[in-house]
Amino acid sequence: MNGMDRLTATIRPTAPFDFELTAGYHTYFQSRYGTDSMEDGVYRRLLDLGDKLVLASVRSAGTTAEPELVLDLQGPELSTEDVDLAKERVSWLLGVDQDLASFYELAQADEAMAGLVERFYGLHLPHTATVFEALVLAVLGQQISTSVARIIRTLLIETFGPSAKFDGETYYAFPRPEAIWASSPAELHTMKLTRRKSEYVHGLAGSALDKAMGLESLGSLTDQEIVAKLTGLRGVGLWTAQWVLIRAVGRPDALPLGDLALRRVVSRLFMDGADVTDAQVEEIARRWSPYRTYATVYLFSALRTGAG
DNA sequence: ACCCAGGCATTGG
DNA sequence: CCAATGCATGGG
Repeated sequence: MNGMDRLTATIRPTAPFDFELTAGYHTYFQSRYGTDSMEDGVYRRLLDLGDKLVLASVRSAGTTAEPELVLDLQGPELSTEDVDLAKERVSWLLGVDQDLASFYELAQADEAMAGLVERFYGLHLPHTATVFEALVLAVLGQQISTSVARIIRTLLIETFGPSAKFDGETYYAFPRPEAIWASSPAELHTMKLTRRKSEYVHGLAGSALDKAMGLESLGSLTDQEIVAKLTGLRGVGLWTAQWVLIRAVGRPDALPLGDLALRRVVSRLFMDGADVTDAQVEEIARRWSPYRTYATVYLFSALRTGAG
């Protein structure tokens, strides 16, 4: 325990903010989702600050209307810069700065969406730590059931992810591209990925390491430019690119067309259970623009809690 | 034993 | 240019 620090900081989200819902959505309303956990009202994630690994434990000290989060940090020799960086990272992970007011106003025009807003009031959109993370998670999830994806994801994280031990428990951060690039498609294939996905994931690690690609600095680009750049990568189609816009870039008006689960929930809530095409989903989603991201988050939330 | 799952690139018409 | 096909693997 040499030089191990333990510090506390406060985060004030933009109201309304429901901590349980937002962290729960992040972990698919399970106690663990890859690198993230939500147990007994505490959200935990190991932060990879580059030169050190810091365990962030977050709990609510406020209400949905007057939200306040207590961030507990554990790590080696934490400077004030480390604390500021950790606060910034956790704020991004939980999407605390989002203002939902305009989306909520828009949702009132739509009975089903208004119902979801009421039910999931204060749910913010959580983000991944990096674009690379969102890309890899999306590719892993392509075409297979969430339960299979979950097993593969855990395997990948526990094989390649940096880890640290706190209070006798081992925590993992998401694998750095370096670690996956140093592996090989052949090795990845032994980890239950298809041969093709093994190549995709390995290639994505290479792209993430390519500074000229600028994968982690998409902020100045338009949605269209980002989609064009991402779909240029092998293994990344429109669905994955939209997924990244939502999960990693935090763009408010993305729509993951092609998503089977999205089709299912739209069918159930808007088409009386009749089969819907992507074109119909796009047509229905028009009413939620420019907040289609939030609309899909609330739809998926219904699905993940069994309400869809 | 079957069939499907929060897609994608590749191939063949 | 559009339709069909293979992919790994756990659950239903």
